[in-house]
Formats: sequence, structure tokens, C-alpha cells
Amino acid sequence: MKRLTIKDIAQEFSVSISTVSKALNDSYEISVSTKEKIQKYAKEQNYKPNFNALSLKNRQTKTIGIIIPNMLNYFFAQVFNGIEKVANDKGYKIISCISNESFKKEVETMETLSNGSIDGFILSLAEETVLKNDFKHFEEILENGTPIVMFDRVAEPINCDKVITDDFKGASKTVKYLTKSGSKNIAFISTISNLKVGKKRHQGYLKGLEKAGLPINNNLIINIIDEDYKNYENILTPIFEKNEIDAVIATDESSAIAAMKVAQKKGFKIPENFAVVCFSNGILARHSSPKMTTVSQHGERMGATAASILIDRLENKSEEAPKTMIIKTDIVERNSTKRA
Amino acid sequence: MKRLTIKDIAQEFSVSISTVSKALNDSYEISVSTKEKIQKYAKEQNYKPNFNALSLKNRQTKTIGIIIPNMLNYFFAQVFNGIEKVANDKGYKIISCISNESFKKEVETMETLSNGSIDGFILSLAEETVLKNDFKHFEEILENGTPIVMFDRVAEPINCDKVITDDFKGASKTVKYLTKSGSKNIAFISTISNLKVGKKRHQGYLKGLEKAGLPINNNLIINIIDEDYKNYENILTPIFEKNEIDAVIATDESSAIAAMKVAQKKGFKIPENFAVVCFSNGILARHSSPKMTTVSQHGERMGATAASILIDRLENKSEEAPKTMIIKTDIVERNSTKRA
DNA sequence: TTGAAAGCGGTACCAC
DNA sequence: GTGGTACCGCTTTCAA
Repeated sequence: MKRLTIKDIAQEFSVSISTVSKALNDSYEISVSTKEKIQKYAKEQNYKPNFNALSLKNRQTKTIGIIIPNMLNYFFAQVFNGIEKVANDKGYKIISCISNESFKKEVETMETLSNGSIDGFILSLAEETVLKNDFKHFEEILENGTPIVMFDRVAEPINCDKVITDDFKGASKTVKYLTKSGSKNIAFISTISNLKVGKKRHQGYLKGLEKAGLPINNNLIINIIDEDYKNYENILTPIFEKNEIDAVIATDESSAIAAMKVAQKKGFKIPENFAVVCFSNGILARHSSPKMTTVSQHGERMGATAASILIDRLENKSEEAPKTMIIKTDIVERNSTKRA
Repeated sequence: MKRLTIKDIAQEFSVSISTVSKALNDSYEISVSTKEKIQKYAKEQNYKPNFNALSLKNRQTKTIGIIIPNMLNYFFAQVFNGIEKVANDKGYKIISCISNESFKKEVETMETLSNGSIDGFILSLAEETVLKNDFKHFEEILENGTPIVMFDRVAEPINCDKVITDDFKGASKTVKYLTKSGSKNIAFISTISNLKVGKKRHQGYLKGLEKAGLPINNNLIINIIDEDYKNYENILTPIFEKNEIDAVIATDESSAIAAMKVAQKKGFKIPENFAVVCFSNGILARHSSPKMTTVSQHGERMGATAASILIDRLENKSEEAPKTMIIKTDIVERNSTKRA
């Protein structure tokens, strides 16, 4: 029942605990015979050094705290996966919390975790935090000497490592991609206009139009605040009635699917005379009909990158300046767009 | 930089560390004035007791180890969410690992975590573990005094708490539901015939037919081994050609969507003359066209239940016999079936 | 009302 | 080659 300790082993062989400790760590100071018998016994009895004792002694826990806004979001699940893989490879454990887009939960989590539970944080801002623009908690943690790596939704003014997607470029190159196959009236649907990420995509869209020499039509820029995707179709229908639209770029999968349905109801054929592309992580896009062309965000890669950066910083205590890694997006062609 | 300790505070006020400790814990032994000044100072300086020291002392970490086969599976993400909520409410942290369906990873994770990192486990078996039928690692952990709660994919012979869905009943009542609205030739598509869960659903399906007085047609029982859902349509097409089918029950969303597509290509109208129901957690089902009727598994509820059971066991060290909780499924009617 | 000291489970320095 | 001991940060018993 009670776990075996170094002390128990010492007793077993009538040696001191320091001998046991050294034997288990294969120290040159200890005779081969002693080492062998002690190691053998430890193995048999399934001895494991106590984690908390080690962490206390070493002042490091080999664990990373992760704060994710919403685990039901496939993108974040992918990032989580990426982090987990790298962390696991490098012998780190993961303590995870879901902020549920709540500022309060995010702050509290960081509070409770920064008591020696973890060596560093990887996180993406809760939506509330973005809106409040209140980043004091990050500063405090950093001052405390605990490194933070932010991904996707990052706090620009905070001086820490960051991993982001090239949303701007992703959007502008999508416009280019669409124009190549003949689209002229490209609408932009955003459900995240309040997030930086959403703004970047919006700007990229505008830039793309400019480059393509297409006019900007504000009626085709559709910001949906309502989070309830059940309403997307109702919101889009009148807009599609009143305007001439032959393509859509959406910031997320749900609104893109809604757009497809509305277009189809209006009699458009996808991709023949109507194209749809969305920023996405794949899950819904791969199952819609037709399957959607997406601007893929490489969630796993982002996670893996974030973990590498954090662990690097943790292990080479070197005081390198914080860096921002940009993970590029790729257009994954499926059946909601014509091949050029 | 270095974190404030009780010792520092003691120095600050020229008192002993025990005085500080007691003051912070609001002990009656300490004078009100001392307590006040110490508590005030601690708050100002943002003092937090060291987690590892506490865990070492108390022999408990207030953290739960979670092992999830695959985080990209929406169901598991939901369960995770449920666990997280309850754990958070009760002041527990979560260390999570993804077994990635690998036996080895599952075993290793349990090894590394059972060194005092966590107080108990919540897990769902990796597919490999199910196939190998090798549960020694669970037994060892339990013998060690670390409680385990298994959910969804559980190891029956292991004597621990479990939370499962009523898959058998879920399947049989789905058959009933379909027959009510006129279906006669109900196919059963399984992509998880190797898992207990899949077998239960299969049996439930058979039972449902029996109860409804429908014959069993082995051609309509379709076990798909290939995990690549891109092939589902190809696999199903010939079967749909050769057999008379007017309804499908699928064990998962992807194969159900494939079935819908194949049926639609064959000219069926869903739900008018073809019905589809799948076991699901909702994400794809809510976005397919038509939206799918599902047998919902209540992932969050399962997670919450598992967490409650574990924490209960952790806190009332009472040696109650392990129990198995069955979370019932519900049929969520959408547009892939006719209302009765 | 306060403080000394042991102990939680290890590691590591120093003596022998 | 082996053992003693201090220490990591905190709680708790016992003594003052």
C-alpha cells in the first residue's frame, strides 16, 4: 500500500540512505556488487523516486501548464496534441486547464498553477481576455521568472515567446487563389471580428482584393456576432439575396457550411459557379458536401513548435530575447473550389 | 525572481517559521496582531505555499491523471471537458496524457504518473489495450492504492469504478425508433467491431430486430475495419447496390455520413424513404446535410460523473466497493429520420 | 503566544 | 566505498 522509499531499501540491506541514493543513480562511488543488488531489488519492488520530493529538491517539476480556451474546438485539440507529443518526447508532463473563454478562469488558473506546480505556460488567450485587453496576470507571471509561450491568440504587448499563423497572408493568398479560377465577387464572412486573428484575416482579404484589382464592396463583408451557428443560414440568406456573390471566404467552418447551404438553395452549383474557402482545421470541411477547400492552420505543428520553444527556454536558461514564430497556412484544395 | 517562502516572511518579521505557518493558517495559537500583519504582508507579496512541499508533506497532490485515447475525437474532448469542470470546482488539477490508442504509451504514462504525481486516474482504454486484453498495469496501480475510474472503454475484469453508456439499450431502442416510422430493412454499420462498445451496440441491434419481429439479414451487418474514412463510401456502395436497405444505424458519424452520401447517390430521399441514425457526440451530425439524428452519448456527463466518483473515493477514504455507473443515451431527432 | 525540531522523500557535499 | 547531514518548503507536535 504505502509506496517504497529509499529509506525502506536502506533498511532492507542495512546500509545508509545515501548509499542507496547513489547506488540507484549508478554513482561511481559505490561498489558494483552493492549497486547491483540494490538496483535489482529496486526494480523488483518497482521502486520509483517520489515526484514531489524531486521537484522540491530540484526546483523544477518537468511539467508544463497549458491553458486552452475551448477543448471542443478541433483546432485547439490539435494544438494540444502537438504540445503533448513534444512534451512527452522530452520527458515533460502536462497540466491542462480550459479557460472556457473566461478571463477570470484564465487568471485563476495561472494563479493556482504558479505555485511551483509547473515550470512554464503554453496558452492561447480567452476571448474575454482579448476583449478586456487586460494582461497584468501575464506580466506578473513573467516577472516571477516563469516563461510563457502564447499561440494563436496572443497578447502583442507582452514580451514573451509567441507562435502564430500568417492569417493576413493566408487570407490574401486565398483571394488570389479564388480570382485565378474566375471569382469576381468574393464575400468575407467573419464570426471572430473581435479577435486579432479575425482582424488580420479581414485585412488580408482587403489586401488580396487590392492586389487583384477588385473593388471593395462593404456589403460583402459580413461580420456575424451571434455565436449560435444555427442562425448563420438565416443571417446569410437575405445578404445572398440582395448581393451578387460568387465566392466566399469564411473565418470558420460553421459559417462556411452555412454559406454553402444558402448558396445551394439559391441554385448555385458548387464549385462550378460558386466557390467557398474557409480557415479551418479540417474536421467539418472533410465531411461537408462538397468537401471544402480550406486554409489549413496546422494546429499540431503550432503546438509542437510552442512546446519546443518553451522547453528550450526552460533547459537553456539562456536569456535569449523572446521570439515570434509564424507558422504558414496552406490552401488545401477540396471540392468547393475549381482547380485553377 | 525567486519565489517568496515562509522563511522569508519569518525573517521579515523576525519571528520563527512556525509562527508564520500558523499565522497563515489562521491558527488560534497566534495573536491576532501577529496574524494580521503576517497575512497582510503575505497577500501583498503574493505569497503562495509551494505546491511540492505541500504535496510531499500531505502525501496527496490534489491532482488527477487523465488518459485519453485520442483528443481529436470529439467525444473524448467532451468527456475531458466534463472532468475538467468537476475537478476544477473541487480544487483538483488535471494532468493529461493522450495514449494515442497505444498500449505502450498507456502503460508508460501510468508508470510515470504513479510516482506521486497524481492521486488517482480517470481513463478510457487504448484500442491496443482492448485488443491485447492485457490489464496487468491497472492491477498494479490499484494494488498500490491508487484509485482508477474507467469510462466508456473499460476493462471488465478489473475491479474499479466505471462509467459506461448503455450501448446495448441505445442500439435496441434505435431499432425500435426506426421501425416505428416504417423502416423494415435496417443495416448496421460498425467501425469498432473490435471494441466491447461496438459489440454491445451490435447485440443491441440484434435484440432490437428480434423485439420488432424483424429477420436478421447478415448482409446488412457491415463491419468496416479500415480506419480510413475516405474509403467508407467505396466500401458501402456495392453493399447498397446488392441489398435492399431503407435505414442505417452506424456506430460513428463518419460512416453514417458516408452511408447518407451513398444512399443519396442511389437516389434515395433522406428522410422520406431512407433513414440514418448514428451513435455520436454531435459535432459532425449537426453539420451534415441533412442534419443527422443521433444516439447521443452525453460525453460531458460521463466525464463529470467519473470525476465525481474519483474525488469521492479520494476524499472519503471509505473502502466502498467499486461501482459501475451507466449513463443513458438519448435519441436526438434531427433531419435524417422521419418523426414517428 | 511563540519557537524548536522532526519529518515528508529525495540529493549531494563532506568525512571517514 | 560508505555514511552523516543539511537542505528543498511546509506542517505539526511539544516545549518554553
